[in-house]
Amino acid sequence: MELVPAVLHVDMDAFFASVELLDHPELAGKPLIVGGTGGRGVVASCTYEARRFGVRSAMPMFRARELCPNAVVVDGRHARYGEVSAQLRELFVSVTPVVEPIGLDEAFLDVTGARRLLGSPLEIARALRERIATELSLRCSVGVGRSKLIAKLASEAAKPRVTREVVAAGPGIRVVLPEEELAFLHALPIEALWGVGPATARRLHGLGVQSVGDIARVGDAVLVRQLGRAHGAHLADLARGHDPSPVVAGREAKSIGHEQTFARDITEVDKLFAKVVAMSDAVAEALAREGLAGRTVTLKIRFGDFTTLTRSHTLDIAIDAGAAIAAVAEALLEAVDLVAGVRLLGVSVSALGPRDTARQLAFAFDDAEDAERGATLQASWQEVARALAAIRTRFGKRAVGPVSTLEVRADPPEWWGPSAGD
DNA sequence: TCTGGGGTCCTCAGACGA
DNA sequence: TCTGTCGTCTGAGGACCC
Repeated sequence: MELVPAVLHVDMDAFFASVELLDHPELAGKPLIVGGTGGRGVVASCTYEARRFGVRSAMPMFRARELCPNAVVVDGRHARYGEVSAQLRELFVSVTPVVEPIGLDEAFLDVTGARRLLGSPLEIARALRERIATELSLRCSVGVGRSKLIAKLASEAAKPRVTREVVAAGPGIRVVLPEEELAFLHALPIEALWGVGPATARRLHGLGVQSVGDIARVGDAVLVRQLGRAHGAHLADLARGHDPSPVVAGREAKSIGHEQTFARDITEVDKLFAKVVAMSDAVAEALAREGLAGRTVTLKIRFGDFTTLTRSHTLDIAIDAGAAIAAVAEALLEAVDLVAGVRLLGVSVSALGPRDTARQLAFAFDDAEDAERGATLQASWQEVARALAAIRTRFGKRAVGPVSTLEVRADPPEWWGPSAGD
């Protein structure tokens, strides 16, 4: 008999806010909002009591306060959520080794091979939910299906429902059997599909497409024409319930970066260069933690009017030292007209590989006094100098200024990431 | 008081070498 | 030697996700 795959999607309910309630039980029952409390912060997560007032993830904080003036608002504590997330993952791995985390608060589990030992997917989901409640005092919703697509949509259907009047507990677990898949899928709005955001939804609505069933009916050719080859074909597949993507344990990062929105737009060029240096250091630290180095440095700039541009440069060799990253990022910044005022600045490194490939350059910057490494140092600086020359050739001849204004350290981000689906 | 931070993936255009 | 074609790489931007 063919073994039908069994995928669980576990999605924590209001994860960040629930962790705050764990640590501050006196806030239970009150509307609680977690997010950036600065002038330009947004909501990362909120309790269902706050949702009754219309507060949602990713909403500007000032708007959330308008909607729910009595809410308790706290800054996010990413490190703490990371700790709890690690406990969650330990629990997941005790069920199956095939766990694919999505952010801190959700994960796919392939339990196809665990059924003989642990029972049906529904029984596994029940046991898992019970353990999360008793061992971590947290609630979650679990979707069960034969693909990641179906499991993800099923967990959404299992979540609590919030209206102005009442918070209705959801079923907690929703199983979608293979024979129910198409009816379940086709009744959903197009926005429920992974890959349909505001821009795609606008286009599809323009074609009169409202539901996933409409997508299935409209035909591949129309979708490809409207959305491009890859995206159109992918959506057509999803609408037919076809999602072959496997649950992948241990995905590797493709890029590592830092970005920061400033409390006010910055027009002083010196300050921006200092920020770039500080962010490059922060990226270097993150690379070091992961044992990685990268060849491509990307600078991201968002101006006061919210227009955003990126500039990148790819080196011949991988780098991981803060000074090397900063040198490239500064050269990219040199080439941008900054008079409009900068709202956000970001530095990231991609084309990643093991850190060993970058040791020479790291020595060059970190250990310059070591005479034995002199030749290496020379070659490494020559490499960076070549990169800077290439950037100047493309973007302009203004020299990269000395890094003499380093009084600005990388401010820690106010918080990371909304728990958007919670 | 408009709109965070950390990512992934895709498309498209231009450069470049075979 | 010149020209056209094709594949690949790079850079930029857009859309999307949590």
